[in-house]
Amino acid sequence: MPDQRLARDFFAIPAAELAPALLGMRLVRILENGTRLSGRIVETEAYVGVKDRASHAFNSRRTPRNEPMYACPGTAYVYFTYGMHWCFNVVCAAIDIPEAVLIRAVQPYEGLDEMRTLRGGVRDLDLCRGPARLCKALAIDSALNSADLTNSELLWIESGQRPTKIAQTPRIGVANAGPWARRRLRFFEVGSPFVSGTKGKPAGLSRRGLAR
DNA sequence: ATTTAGATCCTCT
DNA sequence: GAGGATCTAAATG
Repeated sequence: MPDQRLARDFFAIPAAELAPALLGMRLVRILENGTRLSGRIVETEAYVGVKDRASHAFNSRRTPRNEPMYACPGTAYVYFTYGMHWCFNVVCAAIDIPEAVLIRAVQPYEGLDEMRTLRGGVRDLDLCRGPARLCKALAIDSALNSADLTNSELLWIESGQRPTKIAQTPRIGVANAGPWARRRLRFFEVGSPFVSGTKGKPAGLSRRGLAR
């Protein structure tokens, strides 16, 4: 059954399993004016709970910001960083188990014109190539934090065609996470030019998993 | 081609 | 008061 919204049980698994499982799925966003935007997920990262030093929920730090991570699987966790960027996560595992998958890149599929407007004239390959870029291209911000992806009218995920090949590397931007910095919890579709760090060339298996 | 700096502000200590 | 799950433009080799 193609193009069907993913239900709660799809998300009720550990982040390390959901992250690769989300590759190929379609992220759908309906704007206030009714415009439908979507893209195929090509890059994800798993944040695997209270033991994960790179996670906002490390050491059971429960704060107003990361509260959505403790909500039920299928909840959106949208956070603000670096003074100007939003990033979008899919909460998973179970209620009160703070695991989540960061969506790092999608391949634009529907609503390209609107995305170009939202992103201000970058080349199409760069529209959604990176966690903050895709949030800007899909108009995802704090208004969608805590949204329930299983019944929201504005944001959800549909089934899609799975990648033929998936690669794993350490996560990006978490160098200070000690041993957790080295865990291979980043997943992407091999060969996709829409993966971050590729400069728009096909993502491969060379060192660090980035195309040279 | 690679490196650096600046933007810019919310969150937690 | 410090630093951040980033991105971009500008400077440098």
